[in-house]
Amino acid sequence: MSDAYYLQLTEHLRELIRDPERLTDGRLPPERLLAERFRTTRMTLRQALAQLEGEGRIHRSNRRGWFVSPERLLYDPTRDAGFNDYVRAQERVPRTEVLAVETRPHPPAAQALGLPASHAFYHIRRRRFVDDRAVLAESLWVVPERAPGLLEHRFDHSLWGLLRKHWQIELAHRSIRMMSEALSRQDAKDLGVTPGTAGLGINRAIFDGERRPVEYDEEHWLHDAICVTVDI
Amino acid sequence: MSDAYYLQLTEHLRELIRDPERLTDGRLPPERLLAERFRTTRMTLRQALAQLEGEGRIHRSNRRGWFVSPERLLYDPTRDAGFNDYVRAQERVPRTEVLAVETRPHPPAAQALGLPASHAFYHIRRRRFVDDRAVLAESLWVVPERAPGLLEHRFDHSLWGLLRKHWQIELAHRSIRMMSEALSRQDAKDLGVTPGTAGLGINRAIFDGERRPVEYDEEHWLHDAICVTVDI
DNA sequence: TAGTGGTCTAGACCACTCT
DNA sequence: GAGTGGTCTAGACCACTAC
Repeated sequence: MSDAYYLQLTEHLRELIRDPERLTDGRLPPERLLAERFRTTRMTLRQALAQLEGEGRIHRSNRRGWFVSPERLLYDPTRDAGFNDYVRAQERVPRTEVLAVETRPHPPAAQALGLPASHAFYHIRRRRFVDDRAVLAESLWVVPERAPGLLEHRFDHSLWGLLRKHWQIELAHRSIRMMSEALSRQDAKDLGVTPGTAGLGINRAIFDGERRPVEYDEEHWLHDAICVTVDI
Repeated sequence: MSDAYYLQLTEHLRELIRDPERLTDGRLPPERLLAERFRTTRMTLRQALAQLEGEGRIHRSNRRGWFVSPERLLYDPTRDAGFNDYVRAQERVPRTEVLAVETRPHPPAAQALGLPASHAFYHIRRRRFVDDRAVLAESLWVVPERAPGLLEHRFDHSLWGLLRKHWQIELAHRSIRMMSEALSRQDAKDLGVTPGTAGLGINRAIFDGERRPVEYDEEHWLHDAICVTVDI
């Protein structure tokens, strides 16, 4: 193996992060220290870190340091289990923060739902945590005609639960899209990561039993935080 | 905006790649030339390129250069439409190369299908192209008992079509997983990209109407090549 | 204020592709 | 052989976090 040195470094680092005991709170030593230990420069060391980051083994929190990534959360976007439920079912601790609630038009949502671009929506933006790590920034746009008065509720639990309970809406048809992406400035900021961090975007357009548009949502996940599952 | 310079560069580059006329064959000018034009160093310029690569706007082919990425292919892994069919339906040109055909055990496939780790499979490895760009490296492991003699066929078309036609197998139950990843050395080599390039991994375990295991496959896509869709 | 990652410079040589 | 990206050096200063 006449490998690039940074690829050899990834092997050393892989060993380092294998034993959680050798790290405090899953935190890696500072870049400068690692670079010195492996007799290289920070730039080269950072290539190795970036490689492991791409593999989903480590991640960084803004300017705080590098951390070992926990196991991926399993997530099935075709089911309407609430976030809190499926996170707890995997013995992890969920938490939700509501960042904004407002009423206004949003052309992408309108297009996905087959409504005129000027149509107004209830817009809810949330940040969601697993074991105290912010892993998901999401925005939901609900058709106000389907759920009048929605904004008077609280949104730290399942939105679909609310719709079912108070407006007897059954979510019949779903059109889902998923793609890799780079997190936007705003999403990165909300999740406390560097802008441009790799993400996985999931969006859904949802209709009721009579094919009427109900809701459109966009989820932006840290790329190493989930494994999407679908069973047919 | 007191942005980092490399983020300003991405804006200039975005403009550059907006008009296909300004580029020959969708190819960007060499890094050294761009660095000079924007009065910066190659390292900084490469940060900007990496950012756009993460967004899926450009990609690189080994040591040949940077290219504007074409539109993403829409792909629904829950359907059993063949690759050739859905690529053509999107007015693109599909092509398949068979890289290897053999019989041997593969513990991950065995585990996914609920078989003993030593169970042997027909293994087929292929590389698939869209418009002459290699975008997918895939491996399939078929349970030999379900399709005896399979390896005497050709594999440049739909495997599922073969199974249906010659062995009357209906693919009833599918368990699908998707996650972002870094392409392995082998996958990167087969796709002609730098090892560690961002990818999207999709794997499926497939069972027949009587819940008997039929096939397991792993797909490794270039991350910017697809948008996964699911309709329920 | 100290410590961390984030950005940036100005080069160098290597490995591979294309012709 | 020329041209391209891939890797690497040895520094520097900036911006944000945590204390």
